[in-house]
Amino acid sequence: MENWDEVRTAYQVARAGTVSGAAEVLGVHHATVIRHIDSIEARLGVKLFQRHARGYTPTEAGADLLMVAQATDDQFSQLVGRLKGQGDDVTGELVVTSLASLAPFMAPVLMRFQQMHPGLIVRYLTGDRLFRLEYGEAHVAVRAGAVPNQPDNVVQPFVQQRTGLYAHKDYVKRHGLPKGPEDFGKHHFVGHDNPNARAPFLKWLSDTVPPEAIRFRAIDPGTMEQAILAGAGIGFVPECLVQQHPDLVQVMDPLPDWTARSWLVTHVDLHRTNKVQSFLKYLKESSQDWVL
Amino acid sequence: MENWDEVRTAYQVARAGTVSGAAEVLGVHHATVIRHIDSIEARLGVKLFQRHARGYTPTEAGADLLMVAQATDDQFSQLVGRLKGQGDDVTGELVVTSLASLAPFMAPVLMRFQQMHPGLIVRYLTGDRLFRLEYGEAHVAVRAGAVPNQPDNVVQPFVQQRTGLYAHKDYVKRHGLPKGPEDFGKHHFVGHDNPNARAPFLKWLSDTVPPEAIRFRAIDPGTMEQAILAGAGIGFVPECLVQQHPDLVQVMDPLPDWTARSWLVTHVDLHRTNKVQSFLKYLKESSQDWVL
DNA sequence: CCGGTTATGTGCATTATTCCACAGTACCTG
DNA sequence: CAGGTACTGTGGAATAATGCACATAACCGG
Repeated sequence: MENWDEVRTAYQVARAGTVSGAAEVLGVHHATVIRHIDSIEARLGVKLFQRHARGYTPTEAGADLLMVAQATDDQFSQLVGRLKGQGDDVTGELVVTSLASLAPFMAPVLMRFQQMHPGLIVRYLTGDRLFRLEYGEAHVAVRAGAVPNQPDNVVQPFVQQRTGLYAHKDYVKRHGLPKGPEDFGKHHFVGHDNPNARAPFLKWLSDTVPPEAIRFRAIDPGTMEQAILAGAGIGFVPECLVQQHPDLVQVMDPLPDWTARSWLVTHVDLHRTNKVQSFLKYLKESSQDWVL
Repeated sequence: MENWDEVRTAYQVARAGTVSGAAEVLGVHHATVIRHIDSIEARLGVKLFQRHARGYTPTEAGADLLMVAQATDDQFSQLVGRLKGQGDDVTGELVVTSLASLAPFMAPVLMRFQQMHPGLIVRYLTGDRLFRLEYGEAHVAVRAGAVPNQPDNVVQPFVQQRTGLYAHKDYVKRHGLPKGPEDFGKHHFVGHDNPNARAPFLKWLSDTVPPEAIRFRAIDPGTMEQAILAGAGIGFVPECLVQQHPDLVQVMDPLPDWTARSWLVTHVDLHRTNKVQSFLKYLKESSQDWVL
């Protein structure tokens, strides 16, 4: 059964009993209706209607089609109702992705947002892999670094995570603090294993500090933090974590460039939906209280 | 939801995941598919797919539509199966109409035909009203009189019911038999109340016999027969009934014109269906044995 | 019996739809 | 990194669908 429109036409004819009545309901010319009926009957090889001067009377085949098409019409109507309302209510899945380092902040927000919307299922994806909005893998993404400029992505600025250069007091006790860049070669640094890392402060590190001074290298930010706390050397620690570790000593005043900016990114197709808008609004409100 | 074809297109896109794949399945150009999707999304005001270079990924709305359209596609497929097979098997209703006088012959045939086809429901309509084939009121009609020449009706000759002019022997005892037409005025006749009755022998009666001689008039053929058997006068009795009533005496040799011809009539749309053809075949076979 | 109304059905002009060809982009593979 | 592949997207030509006008037939009411 190809050409569902002809089924719909036949359905209306069976309902109305006349070609003219069906044409009026369908908003087309009655000649069109006649041709649709002729076409579908020819294709099926079955007479759906008996034609007479007072209208079209459904045969048994036509009555059968009427039943099926009636059900179809109902289901389509319900579907339209759901689809139209779908943009308005916050339900189904909400898929959010971010860097793993933001999980301590994001998770409580997501939990409360889920509690505010009982019908909602929250999927919070973190990982090395970049979850792609254009493939429908996520509704909202938190991206760090330069301004994302993918086509079809709606970008707005999110939190800024200040980062400073710190060392554990045990390290300072042993090595002292560098007076200036000229002392960097005589110190131990904790850095990223990948010299091409994208974070601005890591670029600063590889540009400013001699490679041989970076004695401890790791991939995971959490690991680097542990190394610094263990006194392995001087390294970058987010300001928010510094407050939890009073044993950390600031090595030098932070450069503005070190501040990691992050961005809220949504796909243009989903950005205007109420579900995404509600979450973005709540997320931005909540992030006001974050201490970064 | 108008335009069911676009639903079908969207359904195939959701299934295939690509516009090109859907276009191939649908047998249309991929540009057509793109425009259908754009059209239905614009109409609904909801994005059904997220577009990317590798294809179209359904949104939640698109996934919802996929479910509904999947069900619709299944139902339509089943419908087509039923409709195509419908012309071939003998099932559903078989509506037959005839003069009430043929009921003693038709009823046994219909009963046996119903027994031969367990799925069949027989509706045998008799009555004064003319059941109209073109309105779908009956599949097969037995019509008497002149050849029906309605358009869209398929006509074939059926049984001929010979009729003779008889009187009860008690009447003959009292009044004797007319020697010829000149005696008709002195006799009592049983005729139809309507002088314009269509049956040829009734026309002969009103043309040949003076009106005042038709002393007993009725509308129902069965009533007329009862009157003749009661000795009310001379009248027409079908030959088949004469054999059951030995007390009837033939008044004059039957004229060829008196033979009532009957016709099997079907609507052209239904005539070629197996159900109607099977019944016509069985009816014509059975009628060979009828004694009329 | 006879207009008036309501239907279906058909040729022709118009409109909308579809197809075609080509451009552009992302992704994969050697 | 370059070539190949598979996909989307778009402007203009070809085609199919639609609308229109008119003919025709049946029925209804007076």
